[in-house]
Amino acid sequence: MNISAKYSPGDIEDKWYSAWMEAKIFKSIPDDRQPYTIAIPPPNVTGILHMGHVLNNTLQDVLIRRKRMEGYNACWVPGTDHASIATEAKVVKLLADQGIAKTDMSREDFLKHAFAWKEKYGGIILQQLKKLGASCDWDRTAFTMDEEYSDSVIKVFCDLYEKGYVYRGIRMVNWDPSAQTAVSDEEVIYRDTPGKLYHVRYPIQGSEGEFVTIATTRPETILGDTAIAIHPEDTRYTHLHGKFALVPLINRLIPIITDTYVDREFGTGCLKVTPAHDINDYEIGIRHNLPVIDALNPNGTISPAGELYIGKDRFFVRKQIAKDLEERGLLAKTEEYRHSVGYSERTDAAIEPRLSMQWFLKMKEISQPAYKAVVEGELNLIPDKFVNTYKHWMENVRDWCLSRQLWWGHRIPAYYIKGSSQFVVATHESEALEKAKIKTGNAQLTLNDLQQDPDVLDTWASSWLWPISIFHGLTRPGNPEFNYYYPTNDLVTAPEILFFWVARMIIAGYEYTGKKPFTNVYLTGIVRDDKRRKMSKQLGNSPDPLDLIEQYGADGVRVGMLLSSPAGNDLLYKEALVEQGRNFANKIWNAYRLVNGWTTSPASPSAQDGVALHWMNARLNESAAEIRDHFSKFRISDALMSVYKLVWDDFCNWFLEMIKPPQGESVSAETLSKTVELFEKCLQLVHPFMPFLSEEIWQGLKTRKPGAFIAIERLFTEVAPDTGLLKNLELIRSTITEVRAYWNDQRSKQAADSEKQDLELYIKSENQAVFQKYLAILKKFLRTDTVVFVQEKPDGAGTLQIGTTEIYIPLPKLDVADEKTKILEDIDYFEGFLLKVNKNLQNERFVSNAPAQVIQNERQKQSDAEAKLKLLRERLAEMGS
RNA sequence: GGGAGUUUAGCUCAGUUGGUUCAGAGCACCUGCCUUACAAGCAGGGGGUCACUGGUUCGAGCCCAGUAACUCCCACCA
Repeated sequence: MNISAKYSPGDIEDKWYSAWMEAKIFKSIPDDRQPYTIAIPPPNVTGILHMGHVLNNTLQDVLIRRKRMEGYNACWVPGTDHASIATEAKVVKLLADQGIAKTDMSREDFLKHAFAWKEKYGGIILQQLKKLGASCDWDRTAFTMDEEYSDSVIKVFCDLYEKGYVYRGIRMVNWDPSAQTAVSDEEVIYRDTPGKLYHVRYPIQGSEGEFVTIATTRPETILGDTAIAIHPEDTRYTHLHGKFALVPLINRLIPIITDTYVDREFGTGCLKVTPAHDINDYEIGIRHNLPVIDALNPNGTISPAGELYIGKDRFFVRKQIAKDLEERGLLAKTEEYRHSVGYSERTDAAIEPRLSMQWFLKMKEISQPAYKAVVEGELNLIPDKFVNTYKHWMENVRDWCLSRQLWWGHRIPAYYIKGSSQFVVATHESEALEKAKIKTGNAQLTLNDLQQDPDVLDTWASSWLWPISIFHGLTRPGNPEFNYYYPTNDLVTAPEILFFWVARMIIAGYEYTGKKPFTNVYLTGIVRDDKRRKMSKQLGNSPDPLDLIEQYGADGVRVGMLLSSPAGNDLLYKEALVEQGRNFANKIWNAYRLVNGWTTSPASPSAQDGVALHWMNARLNESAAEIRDHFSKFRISDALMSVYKLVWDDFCNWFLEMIKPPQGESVSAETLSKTVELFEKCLQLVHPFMPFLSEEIWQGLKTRKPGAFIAIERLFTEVAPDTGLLKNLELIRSTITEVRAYWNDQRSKQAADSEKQDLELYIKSENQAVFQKYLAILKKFLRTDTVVFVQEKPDGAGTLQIGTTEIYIPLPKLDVADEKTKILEDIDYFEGFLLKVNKNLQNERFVSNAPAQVIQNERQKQSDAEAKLKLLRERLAEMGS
């Protein structure tokens, strides 16, 4: 068979992915095996694959494939999130491009467009994940706005309301004037922003010509001022206690109050209080019973309550009011000032603290079990440094603003009774009507008397049910699938959404199932470029994963992403990593070419083959145990590196070289079949990382039964390796390496015209038996026929000392001085070493305190060093002076 | 402002309860090789006062204290 010298992944990947799908090997149905379940962090339905997804989903696929091969009933549930703000923004923009304004549409029409959009463009990302090799059970693909999923979201909202956790109230929220919705604290990004600090003079009532000066960055909020605050112990202003001031321009009379919140050091030490537009002012307002004047409209323009500049934008007014103040002599001065300003994560508009009626979830009580679970280790965060972060957040958890002023999402199931301030919360209209009748005592009420809340729920108020609702745990509690798959096992996600999503899933898990939603949370790092910048569209520093897959193969990309990404650490992406992954694929491919190309003979394996096969088998088992250990600790990069070294170094560079027949000769059929078995086992270890390549080679190594795939092969069970054999071969390998180094070094020192000499070895060693046993390997790797055991050094030979073994190598021109220098250096080193060891052993306290094993080791070191020194000194003496 | 974390080779990181010759790996780099599986390769090599200062200990990369630099999370002082 003619196999290409370069592995070309393109066709192979599509071929096997289709074959897997056709054979339905990713499909999971409950059976008597133990389940292993992962719920995908649902990407935004609007999303397209980026490097973060590649990292995240590769990790999940590695875990799920490994467990599948370990014999678990592996189930990876895919799906998408409706992502209310992001999607609505996209649809609004699309419509705007067509000249249609959202404000001109009915809710129903808008949603029609949105669903049409979702059908057309949504879920592209799921198709892209298939390119990566993701072995999801696609039949289970879920969406957070599926009918049944929506039912569970509404049901939970109603239930939380019944339990008294959900309440409606006027609160200061983060208002996005661009999207015209409240956003959660987590969706606000604070950035250091240059601004100005305006010092504004407020006339004091009843004292002509007297002013109190305050400093503010937001002069437009003057229109909403309802007090001036000073620190009660600030002696500079004692005379103002109990007086009143006038708001500049509009001359509203406001009290001068005292409050310890005021920082005497900042600005003038006087603070204007605008309860409607600043969270701290709002709190002061509550303490002092101040009125609230909301001077801004939802879109960020001045409201009628502001009296002046009505309908003008907040940023325009900021400049204008400064001018007008200055004209009236009320602006004492202006300074440049940098301060932190909140921006909307979605629209990047400056966030406006705004009082509005919103729905909230009380968090303190409901989050207790989730707090305990992580702190007590029932649920693990990996790496565990995130436990502290999590604890800190949970201890300071604030109520969750659940409502969003959007249309795309789950509409809040609250129904207001027209003409009254009453409302009911119910899962359906009909239920709402019944409740309303009871509540009002009016049996004549009809649906027309009810008005549903126009707002929708925060996206996270649906995705927090993800691990439960993908198995219909709320709509069909106790159903067999839910019972079988839930709790899920591992969650792989980014630390950025630890609070947004992970913490809330844990809370919902305990509240609604009494169980944790998953056992382990593996927190990945962020994919950055090699300058540590976050990958972003704006910077243009993010490659398109599909291009990379095209160029390097999905397996290459997967390996590249995992080569250097320990849990919780950022991954610094460089194309070289993916290249390395591709090279590894090519390496394995060529091992396949080699083995596949061998002709066989009926002869039984040579002794050398026997040794090689035994040794490789031992190495394989040793390495498999390491890999298992790495997996158990979620050290996925380390597991990959172990596989990498096992295959590349041990299997290719040592084992295959050991059994490779001389050119033109055949290999024993039995050796070949055992080699294929070893290769298959290596491929089993490779498969989770490189599913396509491993499948292709595995299928090519032998004729397989229809429906047989390495993807569903049972991973071999490792046995205890023959450690004696491993140790002996280690001696042989290091001897080969050292002789090669010595020979290369000496050869380069020989005069150019000196005649070429073949390598000959004369060995004097206590380990002669070991060398004897593996003589054939030694000869083969060193390409020499002459290996002789001696007691005396032959003339004209250089000496290579490895431990107490001396290897004499005849050289045409021996550099005695050089060898002597080397000996002297070694003597120096070992003398120093021995001195240290002896000092330890002579130390009373060391001998009495150190554990027996350590002392034993120290004595061993002592005698080893003494033996080596003795030998070195003898050699020095022989050389004369 | 509050909290957490990091600092080991040019880069990215391992280094498990302090104890072998413990200072490691991969990549990068240097040297020599187109040896018919693979130059996307083979063979070999050079790189580090384990951030700094002190302490505990028979013994410290590892434990403690302090210092410095960096990172992240939370809060959001007008």
